[in-house]
Amino acid sequence: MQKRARKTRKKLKRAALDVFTEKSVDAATVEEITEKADVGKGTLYQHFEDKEEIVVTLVEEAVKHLIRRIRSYDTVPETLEEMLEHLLNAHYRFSVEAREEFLLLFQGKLLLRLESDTLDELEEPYIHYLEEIEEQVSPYLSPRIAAIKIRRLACAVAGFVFGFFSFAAIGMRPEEIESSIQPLRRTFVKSLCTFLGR
Amino acid sequence: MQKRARKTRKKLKRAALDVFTEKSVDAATVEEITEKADVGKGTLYQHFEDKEEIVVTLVEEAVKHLIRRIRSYDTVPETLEEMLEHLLNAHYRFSVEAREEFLLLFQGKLLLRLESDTLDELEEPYIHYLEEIEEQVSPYLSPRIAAIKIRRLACAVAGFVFGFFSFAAIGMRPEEIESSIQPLRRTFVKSLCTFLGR
DNA sequence: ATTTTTATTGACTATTTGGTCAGTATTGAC
DNA sequence: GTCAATACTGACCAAATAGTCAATAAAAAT
Repeated sequence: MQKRARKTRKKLKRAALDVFTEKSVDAATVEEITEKADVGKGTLYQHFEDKEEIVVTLVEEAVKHLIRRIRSYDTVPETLEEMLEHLLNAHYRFSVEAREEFLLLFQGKLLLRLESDTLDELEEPYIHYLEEIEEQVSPYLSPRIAAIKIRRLACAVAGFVFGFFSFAAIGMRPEEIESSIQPLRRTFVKSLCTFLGR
Repeated sequence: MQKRARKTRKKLKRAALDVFTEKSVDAATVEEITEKADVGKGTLYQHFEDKEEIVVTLVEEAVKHLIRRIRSYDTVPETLEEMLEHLLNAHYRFSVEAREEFLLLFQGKLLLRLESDTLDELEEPYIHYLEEIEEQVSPYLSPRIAAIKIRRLACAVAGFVFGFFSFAAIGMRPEEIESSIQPLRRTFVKSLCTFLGR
């Protein structure tokens, strides 16, 4: 009985994610979503307060998924270099295996809005993401490193990953990327370490 | 007499650029623009066919400005490395000195849309940008390098620049960036060369 | 089988927003 | 100062879109 409802909610989220990434969150309409989900328009409003809520829900879930990947290692990183490589790998796999969620998170100006001091609902999940990176990396750094510098590192990591992978995704097939990306990632990691002052 | 009109047009473009980058192109409304420009709503339609035209105009101009920077060197690059560093520098300065135009060009999914085969008006200027990078870089490469590989290089360059600089811009002041970015850029350039197979 | 509860629907309304145009203001020429 | 040309205006209209709700269908409980 709730099963049907859960299935419908899932269909709605899937459709919304598709529409949001195909066009953009701002350009997407409710009817596009419900049509793609193959349900009536009113159904969306039974599952979500308004259009904003479905966006927030999807963004929160995507961040949760990305964080889960960041937290699970094949082998525990022992050095900062290894940690950073793990971070980049986690992001890369996320961008390949959960392409739509990746695009949802990093498309548009979500990140840029951090500049403003007022953080509304939509931006909060992204703060979690930044903090997660901070938390993961800080143990590997010598003590007394400025908090703001860690934050900047997080920005650089996320920025590089977003930029490179999203553009790479335009022209490259996942298989092709895997090999060519290796030297890029290595050197990027090295320069990040330099940036951190060691 | 035309002076007033020119001034108004300028005010409109300036206001539109601000609104487009503050929110997003999709989310921006005509009235927000005209209000910010401190003119009547109808005035916008005297200067531009419709909302789309002011977007295209701004994007075209931004690409023109970026290309001008790409084309002007302090010293002519002699090696591929130097050329790539110049490219990155040009983008960096553009992102600092023409922040709004930079954001307009690279915000949202403009770049991702390249995946689709149909290129509408909006995407055309961006193609110019990609071709410009291709044109600048190809002389430094040994002949017979696959055209698609150059294209992918362009994507990687633009992606890295976008990602890194946009995130860096969140937390760093322009002055601070200048020094810390140096090693990152160097190593990125090196790995790009590796990527190109030499 | 009947009743109750839950879920879905899509025609409907309300609101927002793109775009128009008759009227007004400004400018420059004489 | 008067007139013509140009630029601007904002109330207005039309289209698109968000959001509602009484009617309907499906599922669960009896």
